[in-house]
Amino acid sequence: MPALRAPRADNRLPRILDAAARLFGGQGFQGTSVRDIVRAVDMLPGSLYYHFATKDELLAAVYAEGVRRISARVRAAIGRLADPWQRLEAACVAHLQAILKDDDYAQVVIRVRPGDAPAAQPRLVALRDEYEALFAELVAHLPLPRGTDRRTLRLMLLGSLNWSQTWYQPGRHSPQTIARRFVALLQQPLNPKEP
Amino acid sequence: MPALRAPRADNRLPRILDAAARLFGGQGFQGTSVRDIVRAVDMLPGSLYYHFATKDELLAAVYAEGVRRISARVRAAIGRLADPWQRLEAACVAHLQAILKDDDYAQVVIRVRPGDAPAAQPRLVALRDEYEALFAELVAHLPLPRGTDRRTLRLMLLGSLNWSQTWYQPGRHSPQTIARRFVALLQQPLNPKEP
DNA sequence: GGTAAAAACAAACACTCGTTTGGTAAATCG
DNA sequence: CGATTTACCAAACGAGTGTTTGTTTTTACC
Repeated sequence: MPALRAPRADNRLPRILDAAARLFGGQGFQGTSVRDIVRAVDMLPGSLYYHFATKDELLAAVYAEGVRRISARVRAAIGRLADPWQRLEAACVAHLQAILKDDDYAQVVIRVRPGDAPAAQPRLVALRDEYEALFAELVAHLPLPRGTDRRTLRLMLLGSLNWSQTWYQPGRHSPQTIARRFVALLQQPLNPKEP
Repeated sequence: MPALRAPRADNRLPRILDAAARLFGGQGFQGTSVRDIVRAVDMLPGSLYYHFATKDELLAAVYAEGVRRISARVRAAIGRLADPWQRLEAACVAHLQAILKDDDYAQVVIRVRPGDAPAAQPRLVALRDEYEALFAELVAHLPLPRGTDRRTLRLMLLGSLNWSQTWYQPGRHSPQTIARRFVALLQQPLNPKEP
């Protein structure tokens, strides 16, 4: 059993992760080369493999950190709110803020398809499922008409939120506004037959 | 001005497009190499460049055909339906069936990000906008409460539909069922304060 | 302060990528 | 039939890919 020692202070691992998160989030996993990442932190390509065995493992690390961060944000946003709809709305706002502008790591979780890194795919899927369970619980506590399909409700809400990554433009409506409008559309009765 | 002649009967261009659509839709644009495509039609890599100047141009052709096909499907599904909500639902069902199972070309339109092919990006964006205008019109004709944000409604609906590509599994609920449930959730009043 | 571990460098490896070039068989059409 | 154009083959190009190996510098710890 080899002796263990604390990591060094000049460790560039955090910077590697930050650069990878920013690049993966911006250009995708397959659109980002190992050299793109190490160039951003002024390292040589081979040096990355002291920290990670493969590029897929690097993605797994970024992805896991992304889930950790976005989960923390959402939990903090929910805080001690009591009303189920208020809790859901707060969660959606936090989710959208994270994946649209505030957190590069969180962006990766939404942008990168697990299938892009076959070696890490099962882990990435498990991480995403773990995160979405948070929303499943929020939806589970909503007071809804009998027979409402809560699973479909969750998929619809998260789907519309996540897809906003493809059309969102920083100049226009804020993530907060967008999230609130989505939730409002769900609450409002749109059917003219029973207004 | 050079003489023009009809294409030859043994032209393999259609097969190239089919293979590209299937592969781009399944593994993404950056995840598919030119060699992957030509292998599927038993050609040599260089031969593809008789038909297309670049890989990006090939994507543009597939993408355009995808928009053409999915538009045709949706228009056919709407048919002569009169009721605005019925029209919207029929459009959503057709849209989802196309992008989830029935049409490889349509899958590409949803799966591939225009930014993946910088040289073709403006065209791809224009094509997608053109298609989404179809839904904008459907939403415009819905009888809704005053002040309802129709743009947000369209983005929410299309977003949840498109995102289903990431979690859809052929064995479970059909695209038709999923689409109908999404539309139903929008119509139903979920807010307990005014049931 | 000596030493072992940590964290990088330097240089390559084998391979794949999109693409180009020159030549050739075959189908079309007058 | 003959000329022209279509549609491809054959072979390579240069650049970029993820990764490995051996060596060196720097830090943490006793």
